[in-house]
Amino acid sequence: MADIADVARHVGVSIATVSRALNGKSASPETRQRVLAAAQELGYVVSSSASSLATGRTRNIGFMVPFIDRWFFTTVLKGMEPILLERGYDLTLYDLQGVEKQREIIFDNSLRRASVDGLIAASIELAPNEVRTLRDLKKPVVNIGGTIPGVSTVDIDNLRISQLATEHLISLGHTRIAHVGNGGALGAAFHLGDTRYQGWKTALNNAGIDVDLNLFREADFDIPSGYQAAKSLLGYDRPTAIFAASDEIGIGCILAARDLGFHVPHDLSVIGIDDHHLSGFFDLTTIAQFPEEQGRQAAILLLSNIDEPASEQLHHTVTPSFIIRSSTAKPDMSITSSIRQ
Amino acid sequence: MADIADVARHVGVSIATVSRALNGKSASPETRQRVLAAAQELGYVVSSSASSLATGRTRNIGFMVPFIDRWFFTTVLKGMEPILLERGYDLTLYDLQGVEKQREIIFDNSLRRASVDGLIAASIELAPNEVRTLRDLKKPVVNIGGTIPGVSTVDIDNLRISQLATEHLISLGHTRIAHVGNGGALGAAFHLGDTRYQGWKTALNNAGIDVDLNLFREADFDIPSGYQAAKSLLGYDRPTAIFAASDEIGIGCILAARDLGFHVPHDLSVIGIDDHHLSGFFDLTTIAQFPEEQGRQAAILLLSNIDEPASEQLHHTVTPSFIIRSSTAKPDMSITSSIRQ
DNA sequence: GTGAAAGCGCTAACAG
DNA sequence: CTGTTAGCGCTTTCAC
Repeated sequence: MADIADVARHVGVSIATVSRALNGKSASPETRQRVLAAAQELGYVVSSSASSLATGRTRNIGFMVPFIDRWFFTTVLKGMEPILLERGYDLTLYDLQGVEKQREIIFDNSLRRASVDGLIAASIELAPNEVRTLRDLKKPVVNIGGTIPGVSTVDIDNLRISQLATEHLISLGHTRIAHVGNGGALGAAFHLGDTRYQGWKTALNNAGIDVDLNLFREADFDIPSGYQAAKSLLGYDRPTAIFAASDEIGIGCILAARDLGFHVPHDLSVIGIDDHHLSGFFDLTTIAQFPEEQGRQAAILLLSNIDEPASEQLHHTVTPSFIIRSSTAKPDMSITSSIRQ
Repeated sequence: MADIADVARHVGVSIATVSRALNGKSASPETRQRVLAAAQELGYVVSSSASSLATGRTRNIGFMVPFIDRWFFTTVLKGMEPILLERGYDLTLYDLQGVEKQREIIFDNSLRRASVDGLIAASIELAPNEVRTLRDLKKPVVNIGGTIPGVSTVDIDNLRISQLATEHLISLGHTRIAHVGNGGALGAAFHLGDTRYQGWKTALNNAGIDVDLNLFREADFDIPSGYQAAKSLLGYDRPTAIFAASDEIGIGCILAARDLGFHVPHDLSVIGIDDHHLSGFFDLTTIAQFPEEQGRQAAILLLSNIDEPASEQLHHTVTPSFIIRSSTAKPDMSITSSIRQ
């Protein structure tokens, strides 16, 4: 591999000049041209370790997730990528896969050995000592999906969107509105499941509808779990609508309804949260939370924090939006009344 | 941050001794103890860039995929992780997202600037000049999913498993066997779609069944696409069985059959390839291709190639296995005969 | 605008 | 087993 000295020799200048020319520092236009040409010709590319050692910057950021094999996280990732790429940053992935022990290893090694310039953590509740470690190392962090003291954040207003989802059902005339969710590792992070559950209760209360806890079923944030929960929900005295804590749960509910011979939305309305890539296919009404945009914002925030260490933490809230499809409709009065009597 | 000199000072030895003790080179047991203790106490962790600059090793490997947001690739990734983690390697992700231009950027920059010690590419047909670049850089490469001249490979025998899948249907007594697949970017990589299509034809030929091209429908490797294809397939003179090129396509077929009022497997058998995480939920018979195992093998192969540059290319074939669920059964003779007449 | 020189923090001979 | 001494390839003062 050609190194910087080769380029310098080729052009007939010092290596310092080559370095400056390549990094856009002071250099005459003519010198810069010749350096660039020589670099191109010799196939020179800066050595990342040498450059990192000299500057303290790696041009590499870390992305930490509880599971990479979930729609939300890969979608966040997709949002981050273009902006990292454009700025010349690589991405190293810290996938915990639910193994908490790995977190410790990652903090004690990868992060500390200065292999990244900053960290984006999604759905991970960093411990105070972890936050401290990062601050001591002067590594900016941005967190996606929940609030951590002393850490910049990108998130959505989960309480609000859960209320909105429930209110949508109420406004259609539903009163027997079930909720499925609040389970699993994803539901536990930052009390996401709890918050959406609270949103459901609050919306019902605000509308003067009694909260019937028989209309709540716990489910992990995936299709099979939503399916099981809905199966158990749709027996006698069934609800006319379900607010699912996620689209995957919602899809599970739709499939369960079909299997039981119910027609969506005629016999049952279902609304989810996410705008998962399969939601259009299943015609699921939902509240989109734009994980790609969340990733984009997180990356922008992180990079600006790297360029100029922020004095204070920033908070960016992504605005969700309603996507009305055909899984929600007015309740079928004949059924409702037959149940009521 | 404490550096190696701090540790040396603390213990009262030279920095060379500290380096050796920490890297498991010659050092008296006692010295090693004291060094370890001091490092622990001072919170010392080696600087990756300094270490890389001195050794030429980054302890970082690259993983290149066409799309990270697909089951196959995240599952391969999951298989790689434990073995990388255990060996102290980080993973930097090169997600092409279908943008071919990014490949060039990645090769010209990330790879060349020596930020990884090796590369695992999945479903990516590396060009000859890319292979050459990598060889010149002495960066081992292992490829998953297809053969590239001069590159170690982990794959499965796609022709064989497609035949097996089709033969399963034949052995149940089906003769009107459709195939859905051979489309999209995933199908194009290494002619994957073509190969599975050929397997279908070959199996039919071997069984003396005429290949009816009206029973083939093109579909991308996803659920909606499989659904559309099956919808168009299941009209008049429909097949009694479908060999889907992937489980996602197969799931789409099952959903289409349901929507059309057909019962699986009574009216229609469906078999896929993958053992996708939703296949159990949909009771889809399939041939598992164990992407996790493919990832594991690829990581093992790559790391051993890094430790001792291999003289020759290696090839590891993962053995798939049948997973019989309830989406396949003997054809319903009454229907078959009514069609025949 | 450019060159000389001093590191960045670590590893790897080479002696002893 | 341990210390001394060169670098690894680049960036960045500091003079000129």
